[in-house]
Amino acid sequence: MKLILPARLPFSLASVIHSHGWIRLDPFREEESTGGLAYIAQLDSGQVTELHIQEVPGGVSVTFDGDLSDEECAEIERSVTWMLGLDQDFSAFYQLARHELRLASAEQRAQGRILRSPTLFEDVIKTILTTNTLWGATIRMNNNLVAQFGSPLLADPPRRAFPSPARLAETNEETLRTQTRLGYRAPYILELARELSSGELDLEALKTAGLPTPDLRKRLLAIKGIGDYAAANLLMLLGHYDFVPVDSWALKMVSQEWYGGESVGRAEVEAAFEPWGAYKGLAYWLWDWSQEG
DNA sequence: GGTAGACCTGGACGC
DNA sequence: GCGTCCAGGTCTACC
Repeated sequence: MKLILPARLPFSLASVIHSHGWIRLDPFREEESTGGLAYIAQLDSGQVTELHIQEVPGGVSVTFDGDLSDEECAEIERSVTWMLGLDQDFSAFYQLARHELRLASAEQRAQGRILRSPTLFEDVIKTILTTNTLWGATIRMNNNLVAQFGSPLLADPPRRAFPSPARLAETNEETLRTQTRLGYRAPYILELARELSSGELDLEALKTAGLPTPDLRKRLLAIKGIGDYAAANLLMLLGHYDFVPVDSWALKMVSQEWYGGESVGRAEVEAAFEPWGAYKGLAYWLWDWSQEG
């Protein structure tokens, strides 16, 4: 089956795919032969299907196997629209970026959209897996989670969807620590899965709650394992760019760019992007560090 | 509000 | 092959 979904222009699927490292985490996959993106989705009905997404004039096409119901197709449409931010509008940011050499090509490249998972649950877990570790370990932990707890794709069972909260809630901390190799993150992820599974917490509601950034940030910081960096990262995924996700790389780049290599802290990074106001996180994200200032 | 130390893994390095 | 050190954010206890 095939769906055609429109995107607000300018749009570039390649820009979304390469917006950050999510494309390298299961169940995402880059389809290099087509320049497209594949994602193994588990629908609300339980059906597992692989979505193949390619850019077409004015938007994207989404193809998938199986004879799915209208309801399932509508769910795929909602998910892909969210994942790629098809309806996001960056015109105000582009207007500001035109006056900054380091961001001048953002509009031409249609940058701004950041690849998201269909659920905030998946993005929160992936974000926790990026903290206090190296990228290689993030990939390993995430892929272990998918391989051990994800529902299999019928046509290719070794490949799996991202595990649901309910499936993760059934496991235990010891398994997550020793077999999935999550280390000290195991209790955080288990607690989150159990809170979602029991209905105690409705994470997905945060996508559409329309909360102001400080309130949204407070809700994210209440999740164990989410600190300043992770909250800023998730706020960006939710379309709020008021905070810079300050990690060791940000400290290094700001130190080199504005402080002659002298050691800097979080305050200096925030200060460097302060002029960008509500877009400071996005300005940091898209900043072209390779350009001469 | 700020700070120190613990948390855990895997890669790099020296022996 | 083994032991040690280090990088990477967040949490908790303490001041």
